[in-house]
Amino acid sequence: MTQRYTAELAAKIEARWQDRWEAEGTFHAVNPVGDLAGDAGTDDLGPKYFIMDMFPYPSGAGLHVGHPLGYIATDVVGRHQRMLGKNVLHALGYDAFGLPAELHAISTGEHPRANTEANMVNMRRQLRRLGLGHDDRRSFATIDPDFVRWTQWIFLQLFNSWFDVEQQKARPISELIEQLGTDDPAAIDGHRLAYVSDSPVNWCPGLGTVLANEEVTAEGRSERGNFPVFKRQMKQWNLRITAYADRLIDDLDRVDWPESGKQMQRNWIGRSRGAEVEFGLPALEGSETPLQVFTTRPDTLFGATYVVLAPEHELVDPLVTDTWPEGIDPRWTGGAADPATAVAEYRARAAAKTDLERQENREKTGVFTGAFAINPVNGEQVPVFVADYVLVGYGTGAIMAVPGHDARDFEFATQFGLPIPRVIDGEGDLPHTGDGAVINSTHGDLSLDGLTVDDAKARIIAWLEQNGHGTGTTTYRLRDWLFSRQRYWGEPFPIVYDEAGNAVALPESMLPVDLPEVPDYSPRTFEPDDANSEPEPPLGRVREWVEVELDLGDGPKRYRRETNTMPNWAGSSWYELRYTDPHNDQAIADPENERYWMGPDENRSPGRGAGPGAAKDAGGVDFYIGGVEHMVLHLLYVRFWHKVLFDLGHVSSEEPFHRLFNQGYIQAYAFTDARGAYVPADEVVEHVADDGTTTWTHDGNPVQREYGKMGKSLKNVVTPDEMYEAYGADTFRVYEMSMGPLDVSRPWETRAVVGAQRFLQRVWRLAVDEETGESIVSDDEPDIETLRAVHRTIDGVAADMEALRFNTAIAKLIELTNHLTKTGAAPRAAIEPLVLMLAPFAPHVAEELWSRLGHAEVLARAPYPVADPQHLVADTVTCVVQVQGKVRAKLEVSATATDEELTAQALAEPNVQRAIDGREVRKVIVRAPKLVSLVV
RNA sequence: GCCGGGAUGGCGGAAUGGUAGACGCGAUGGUCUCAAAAACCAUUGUCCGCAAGGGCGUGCGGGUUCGAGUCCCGCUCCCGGCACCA
Repeated sequence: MTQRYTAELAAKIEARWQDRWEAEGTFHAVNPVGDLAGDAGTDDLGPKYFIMDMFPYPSGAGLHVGHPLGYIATDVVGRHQRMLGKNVLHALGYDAFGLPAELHAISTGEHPRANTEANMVNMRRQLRRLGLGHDDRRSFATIDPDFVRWTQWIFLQLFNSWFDVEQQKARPISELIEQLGTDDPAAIDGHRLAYVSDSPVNWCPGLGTVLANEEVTAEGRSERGNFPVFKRQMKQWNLRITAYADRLIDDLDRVDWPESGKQMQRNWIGRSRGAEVEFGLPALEGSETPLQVFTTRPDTLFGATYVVLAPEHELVDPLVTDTWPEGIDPRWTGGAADPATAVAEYRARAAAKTDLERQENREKTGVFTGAFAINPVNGEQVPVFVADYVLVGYGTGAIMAVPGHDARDFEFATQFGLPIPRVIDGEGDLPHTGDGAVINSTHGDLSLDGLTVDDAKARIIAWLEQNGHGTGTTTYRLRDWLFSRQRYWGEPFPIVYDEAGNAVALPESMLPVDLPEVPDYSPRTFEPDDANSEPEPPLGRVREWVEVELDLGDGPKRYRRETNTMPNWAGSSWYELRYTDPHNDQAIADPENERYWMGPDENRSPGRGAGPGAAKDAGGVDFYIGGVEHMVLHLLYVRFWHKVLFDLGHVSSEEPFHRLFNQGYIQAYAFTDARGAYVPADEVVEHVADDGTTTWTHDGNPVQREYGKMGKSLKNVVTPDEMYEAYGADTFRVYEMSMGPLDVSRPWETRAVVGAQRFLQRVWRLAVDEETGESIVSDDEPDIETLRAVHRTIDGVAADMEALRFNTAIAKLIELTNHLTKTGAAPRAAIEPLVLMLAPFAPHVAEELWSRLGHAEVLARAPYPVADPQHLVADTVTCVVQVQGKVRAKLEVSATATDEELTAQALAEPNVQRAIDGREVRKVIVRAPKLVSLVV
């Protein structure tokens, strides 16, 4: 049995085909122009298909079996599309800046580049062994100087442009300079898409750097490392992503993404439409700043009985009065002798609270300022409170409180004894936050009574605007992207500061700005909860790098370099473009190459959940697979950069990724002993009792099972290397693809992998003599039943491939294989389509069989089988007979049987007669030829 | 609280409103073998029955329908996102 399909033979076959693919450049994708262009013209390239994985961080820990799931899936899709005749672009680069390498450098002194590159070598080896059909000429790493150069170039585009609100697009800063007639940095710099601001930021002492909002969890900790994060006022670089909030939401209707993912982005951007309403402040008569409140419910303005300012609001100080009014409710004073003391004490207490404490303690607190504001709709005086349930960072930092129709205001009003009028009709107790007819809302010639909530909103906004009391506005939860980090291992900013301290962009000719060698990679280390520590970038210590003399056009001058670095989201925010033209040194990608691979395609289906804007295709990568955890971070950032590049005319596509798919995760069981310590999962023995209950032991001692991630510390890691060794890459691939639907997480089960191997062995045995290795395929015509089985399989598998139902596609291939095994015949007309359909999943063994079947060319571009319709119709089918909806008989009938014939045959069945039991048949429903349903 | 997704054998999972449980794992029995492993074959939702056959069965309670895992209404639980965001 020297030619049995064992792990050893699989390993030989796999190595052989990987070498041949590499030697022949089998997976090279042809570009329209440039160094990767072929001999033929663009028109001859044929239809393209651009598929991508979210690119990996080359971890030192190596891969576990969960990591390749997405890579196998994209490879299956890519190989399938290639067999459908597409010019397939599929490559894999590395997101190589990042914290682990830097931490490793800090602890070992080894340069992060050396460590990262070593990791990449190991990862490339592990992935090559999987047999992925990548165009390796297009691989790159974000740390490559050539890549860094273009990342910095894009930063310069951001720095050198501004957002024109009228046109809703980015424009070159030079046009703003012209428009404003000044190039004074004080007038200009605040408009740039990349700007420095001195504002509250997320300072994480445990990481020694500031973080973007997206990198901070709801619990107020760093997403990476779970360290505490503090709000600190600091000067940092920001990118004006908020300018794109509307387009980032609206264009979700133009991409084919999972609805859940779109919803996550919508939630994060948090657009709410409403109005800013001006409340008069008689105490500040003549002042230029009336009180602006933001509300999403201007329809309830008549129900506003007080207003609340955030403790940090700038009008708090001017508003606070000297004494409490006569007969004041003691609950309003906070126990203080006068408003100024009460407010000062309250603010001090609020400031001492962390965000987390604010969240945990939702008890409504606050104090009265002593001042009143005037409700513009009816001229009524309402008290002004300071309370920390109003946040300074959202809307205007001030609200009108409508306790009748807002749960938070209701709580506060109840606690402080404020009136709670009803202005929206409806069932049940207040607060009533739902829909209804407006009531009690008339004053002068303004009346909202009887209108629905939506109509009232429109009416009142029009009234506010006409009377100069407010405007309809939209606010967003999204904040600008904090873009600087106090780390070493990231892209340096292409920015220097002149003697006046103004930021000056370096010219493109000076890119890339390389990282200098440093004696020590660590930022200053801090206790994780030392909120008062100050960030100190490692680059700041390299004086000879920081202090430079440059000629930037007006003679040599002294400059000081920016010492922060970019976050590691920078490289992944544009890398999709680089795959299309990876070696271009004139542009991020040649426009012609970008347009070919990513440009709008009017023939493309708009996809699931397509909205009204979907009529116009937004372009983008045809298919992108990755984990949901990147939905808010990476996928928001990359869309933003792409839109900026589109506005500035550098790309033809408006969205980076047309179709997105979130693959599930492979999870694993872990086991803990009596002390709670993890024991090696592969040494645990399972016991099933007679009553079906399952227990587990390790070394004879009972252990507890838990379910979750695979990880070294959980002692449940299974590696691809182990699978290659025990089964080969093809078996591993087939197992991963057959475990379940791609978007669902599921537990790894090593003992089940053998099922995939048995399947491949059966296919092998069908085509090859296990003694000699010779083909045993016959050129005889297959029998009709086999022919039908083959074409039914082709038909079903084609549909499954299209819909990414790889698990059911493989099930159908197994069924066909089992059918052929049973008949004992191996006709070429059955085996060849089977091998071709198997190829995307198990490419090496498929190539090997294809070659042993006598084909000299690789099958990577062989045409995918197409079902012959004439073999899809059967002569006879099984007809089900139901009585009262229950199946009582099955008939083998002609596929062309008429309703009458079927009814007659059904009634002739003794079992059907028994079920009818002499009753009258009142109705007969026939769905010829598969169903007869009798109603008695 | 709001939004999105889910719940089917011992396990992973299949099922355009029309045969629930495809396919795989495991389990049981068998073939081969001195024996075992591998491989192959058969059985495998559950209960009653020698069998033929029948009852029950897709988280729970209703409904629509000749017929519901699938559609509708009302719940429970689990996973994910957002959350004092006005």
